[in-house]
Amino acid sequence: MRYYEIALLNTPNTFTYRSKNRYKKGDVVVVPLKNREVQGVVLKEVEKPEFECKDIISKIYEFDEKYMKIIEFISFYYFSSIGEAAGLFYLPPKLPKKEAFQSVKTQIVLTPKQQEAYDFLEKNEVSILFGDTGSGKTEIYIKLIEKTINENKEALFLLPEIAITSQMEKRLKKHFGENVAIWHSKVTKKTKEKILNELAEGKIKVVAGARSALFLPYNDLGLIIVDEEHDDSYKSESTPKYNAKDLAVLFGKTLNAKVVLGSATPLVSDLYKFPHFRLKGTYFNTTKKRYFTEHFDGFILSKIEEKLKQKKQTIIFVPTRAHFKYMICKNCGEAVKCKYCDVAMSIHKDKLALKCHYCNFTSPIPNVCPSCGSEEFLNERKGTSEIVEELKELFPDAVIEKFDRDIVTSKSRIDKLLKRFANKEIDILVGTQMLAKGHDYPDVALSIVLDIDFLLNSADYKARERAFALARQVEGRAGRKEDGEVIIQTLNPEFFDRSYEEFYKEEIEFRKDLGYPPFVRMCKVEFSDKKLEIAKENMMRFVNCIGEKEELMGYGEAPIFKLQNRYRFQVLFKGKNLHKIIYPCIDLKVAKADMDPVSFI
DNA sequence: AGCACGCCGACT
DNA sequence: GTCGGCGTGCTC
Repeated sequence: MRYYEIALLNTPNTFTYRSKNRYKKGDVVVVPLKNREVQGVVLKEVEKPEFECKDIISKIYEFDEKYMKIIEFISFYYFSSIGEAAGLFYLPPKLPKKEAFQSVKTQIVLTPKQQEAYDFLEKNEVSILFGDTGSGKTEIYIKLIEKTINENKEALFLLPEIAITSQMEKRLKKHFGENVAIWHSKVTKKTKEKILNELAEGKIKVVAGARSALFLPYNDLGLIIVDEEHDDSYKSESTPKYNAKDLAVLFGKTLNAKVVLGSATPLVSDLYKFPHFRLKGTYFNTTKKRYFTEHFDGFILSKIEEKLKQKKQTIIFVPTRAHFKYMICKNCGEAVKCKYCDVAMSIHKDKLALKCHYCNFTSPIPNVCPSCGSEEFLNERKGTSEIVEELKELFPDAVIEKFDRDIVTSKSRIDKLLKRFANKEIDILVGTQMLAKGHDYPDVALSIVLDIDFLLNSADYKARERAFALARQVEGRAGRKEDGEVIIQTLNPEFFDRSYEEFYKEEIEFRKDLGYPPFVRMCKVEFSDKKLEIAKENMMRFVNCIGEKEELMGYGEAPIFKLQNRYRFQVLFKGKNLHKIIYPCIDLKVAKADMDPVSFI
């Protein structure tokens, strides 16, 4: 009888099972666990243990050496178990019966500049397509996909979840027909099974999908495109907290696939690390005028009025959803906070409620301050709903709609709203970050960015690049096909009124001086418990083990101290070899590590 | 996933 | 006291 250490998929622990058969590392087997059957990856053969072992039921798949290398990297780099890393991958169905190879031919003819970009991306293993909104990146992607298919390889087109909209699907299907599959979290189980089958059969050659599409069982992946590569939603916020954009580079290297990162505003760190091709201006050679203003004032309103008169459309970006971010007592200055989270609750007038944007706890709007009993409140910072209401009063004849997480709850609702906008049934669209993302937004005459200083001033080393990129992305929505105008509400016009290259030059110096990525890595280690003392003790044990190291930036209460009824403490690191420092001290039962964090709350 | 265990509030 | 709700931890 042989004994094997097996990492159960999606669990932190390994278990020992026995069998008469010989298995090797990477074999995926079915094993009994309590009264059900689960899957696990064989790690190695071990000595007969003290305890009783159950028998391995069957072998269903094997990860080859390349994939095991990737799984081990994910496990090591993101401080997760092999089972959690392997659990990310989708397994193929059993009967792979390959269809005959068919070549494709698209009708696309690249412009000389696009061809130059194509040639550049062709000759580099990993590179960035740094192209302005509307500069014609998609045609280049399609040509790269065409070439990949004709080499009888598969192409993966990654997009942020929110950007997976019908338009990109339509464009890809127009060129590659039934060879295209769309993959994201909202695709039904049945459709997912169908895609897995067709992928195994060799019928599907192009997958356009969200970050999880990276883990599909490709036969021979030849190309990975990461569009909107700057987008934070490539980072998973559940264990393992991987970044699909960074992993795409690893997959490319390990599986011998070309990697293209595309964006109008590439991350400073990526622009530093990888070669890029600059695709400037818009395809239609339009011009864009940029204005700055300190307040949401008459200038903005007169511009909106002007566009309404010309029957042209406006989009307004607001960093806050709901009505106002906070309800603050005029007397004692306390914000009304969520009872489960240390977070001020947001006002939702339509539901006559306060809502916590972190745990969704809802409570009625109080008449008196819960802290001091005073009856007078101040409302802090305007949100999407408040702006919509104010504009409706000012422009009663205009059609004004809201576009944020409260409205956009499903893909069909996004599609419907954007279709109406495209048909010019909506004059003004007011929205949050979502407005800046994706491809499906039609051309508008005026883009307005409100209150961006709120983003710029948030306490996080990425705040500057996020604010700059967001302003540029919202700007990009105007003037793609016709000349457009942009208004940015800020007290820092000089920060925004420059090219991305100028911003990059300053930012990279800033990061170098202060020692931030890409010159170092960062890691956040979190300790949380419903009992404050336990969370704190766990953190202190860890901090004491680390000792005095220059990589240890600080530790203490998390910026949101209480979340979903749990107290949170965190330890922050930056440095060149964080794994070497953290691994000897971390107890993964009580600590959650977040490598290359995008959120510091 | 499902089941046992234990902590804490409501009450025969 | 005890009953039971539910959050937490364990399953080789």
